[in-house]
Amino acid sequence: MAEDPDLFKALGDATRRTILDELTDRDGQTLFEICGRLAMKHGLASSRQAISQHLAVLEQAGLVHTRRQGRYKFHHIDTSPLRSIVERWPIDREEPDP
Amino acid sequence: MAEDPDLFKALGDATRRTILDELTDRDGQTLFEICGRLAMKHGLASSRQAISQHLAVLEQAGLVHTRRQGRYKFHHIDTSPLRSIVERWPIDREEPDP
DNA sequence: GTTGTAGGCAAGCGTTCACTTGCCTGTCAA
DNA sequence: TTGACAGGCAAGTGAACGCTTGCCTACAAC
Repeated sequence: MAEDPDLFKALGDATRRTILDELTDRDGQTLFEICGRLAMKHGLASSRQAISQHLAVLEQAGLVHTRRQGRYKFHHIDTSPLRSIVERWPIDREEPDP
Repeated sequence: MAEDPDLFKALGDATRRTILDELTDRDGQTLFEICGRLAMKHGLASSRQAISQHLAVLEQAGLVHTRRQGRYKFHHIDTSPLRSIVERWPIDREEPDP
């Protein structure tokens, strides 16, 4: 089996999924960048600490990798863990209308 | 956006993921069949009511469809909702070792 | 050094969630 | 009709989770 509970836990929260959307749109953002853009584009009023905790969960799931540079910490998305999902439950190709 | 929170909520629980594994292995099982086989193969000691509630969540997420026949209710897996995940965050092809 | 910025750590709070318990409905066989 | 079987409904409980609050560390500009 050897499944990864952290992966599904990370995907379980709507704010974390929005963060993945944000990093898909613009990869390598800092914490404050993400906070600002989430408030702008998605109307999310999440605090900095909340986003920070979300990023920690995403990093533990392997969906986000970080890169430190001075006092900045850049966050990069990595979608490869998602492959385990479609490998576990194969998706039927193009289902025709019933 | 139009994401489906129910899908990720359904995938968020380990027992529900095991149920999906079980239905992948043998599709169209009844509630009692699933209970029995989960106890046998996976050592899960979940009660009937617990499994029933899990199946309701999976059905609401569109991952499981049901078919009534007399006093039996057969459960069928449908992995097509999973497609929205890989469409939302495209997966890189075959990452080489760093 | 002092100030401002980027981020981290940890305790507390309220909600959500999985599971149990108990009882009820519907179907089939004897 | 009676009893066994397959499943459903709803309230209650304990744990996990998301978020806040408050304080602290590290780096950079003045």
